[in-house]
Amino acid sequence: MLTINLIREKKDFVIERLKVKNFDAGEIVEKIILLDSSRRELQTGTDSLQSEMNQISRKIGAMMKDNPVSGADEARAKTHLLKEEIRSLSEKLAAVEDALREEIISLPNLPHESVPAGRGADDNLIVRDGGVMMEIPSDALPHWDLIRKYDIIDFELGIKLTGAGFPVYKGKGAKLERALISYFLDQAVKAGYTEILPPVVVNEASGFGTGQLPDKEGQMYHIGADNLYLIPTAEVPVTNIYRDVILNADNLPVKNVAYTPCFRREAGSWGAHVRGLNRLHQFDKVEIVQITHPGHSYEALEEMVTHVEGLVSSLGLPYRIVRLCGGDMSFTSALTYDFEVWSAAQKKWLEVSSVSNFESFQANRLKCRFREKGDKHTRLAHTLNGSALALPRIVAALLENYQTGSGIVIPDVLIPYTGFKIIT
RNA sequence: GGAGAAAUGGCAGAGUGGUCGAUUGCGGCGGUCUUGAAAACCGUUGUCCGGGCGACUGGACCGGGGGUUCGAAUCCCUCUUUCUCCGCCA
Repeated sequence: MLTINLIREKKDFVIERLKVKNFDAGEIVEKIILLDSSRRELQTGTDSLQSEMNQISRKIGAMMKDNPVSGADEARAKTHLLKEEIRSLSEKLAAVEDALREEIISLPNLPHESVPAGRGADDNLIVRDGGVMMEIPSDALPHWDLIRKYDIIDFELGIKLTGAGFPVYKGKGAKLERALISYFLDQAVKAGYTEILPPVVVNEASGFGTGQLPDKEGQMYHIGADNLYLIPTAEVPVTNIYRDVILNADNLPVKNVAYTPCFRREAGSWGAHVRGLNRLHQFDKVEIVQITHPGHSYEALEEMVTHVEGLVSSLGLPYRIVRLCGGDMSFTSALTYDFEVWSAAQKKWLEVSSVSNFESFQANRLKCRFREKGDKHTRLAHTLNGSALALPRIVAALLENYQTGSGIVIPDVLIPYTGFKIIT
């Protein structure tokens, strides 16, 4: 969430920037300004009443000590009215605080100045591309046919066990999946990330910290009996490690990487365009997360983009990097780069990574702060994350792009992990 | 799952109704001493929200929430977590 200071001091700027996300903040911001000043007024009021009350209590205490049968009763009588006033005023204060908070959390993050305006995917900006479009046979198959032909992923079995969107990986398919996970993790560790293996079920506070709750409640699977959520991404547990944490500036940046399965309900988003591995309810993903000094978060973002680019390019997949326009960005992000790989048989670009800087938006919800050495005050850190990478669409692209008459060829970098060079 | 005990500042650990935001030790930071370091000694050391240009000042926080009381770290209720014993178990 945005900080109240920013809204208070630069409200026109806030409103202006949010237009890039096609969000009309005018009314909400005005409401926030009013609630905020009323909040402060109420606080000053309750504080001074409370102060008065504390003084009387202390006086009674002193009287009791000096002379237990003194006129303490008289002083005590005075407190009743005061107590009522405090009660009613602090009830008002609490109500205003709740209302204020509700308004503030409804505001999305401000987009970075480099974010292009726009409504949707068509307005995204292609930053650069790489890799070579490879020649594939004229009778090339889409991946959903390939997985059946080589019997490496079984959707029907998944439907039997769970339901649509929960595929079963088998044989060389399972091994390829595991190879990709290991490869991605190893590359991240080489780049200085610490490997984390977090819980895949989180509580409400964690869901709120990274911004999934309350707005995107429907995206996550909810375990009602225990009020817990299956994670839609490792971002949630890994970033929440730093909830309510004050870091030492010397320890920044924090760089973590985690593999987890990810669970998404994807309610209402099914259709012909999401066949096969294109969209699933459960999928594997390796995620990189950084917590940085506010002055260095955009350097970190570039570093993460470079890391992801290295992965995609080492797999020999044609790719392009896209800077999302305001309308296509997430609620929490200030700047997002998407990575797309070319799916040769489907003849379309598939999103395989999304790398974002959230600046202090998540950190403010998380209360993730840091302190400069010798500095008395804490400041909000910046948080970033990116997929490195999401597996299913990578697998889809690998299968389609590397299909040959004799089988599916495994890219060189993966062979040490798969132990085989071709899927036949 | 059953029975019992506990939850205090970065850590350890006092505090059972009245200047307790909290004794003390360790750790951290600053200083004295030293060529440097260690030791010793001295000082300092939580977070959040207000008010004030500022010196400074008011309020809240002792696992979370609620209650009793003029006054709660201390008493009561409730939730959560941890530990011990029993049961179950990959």
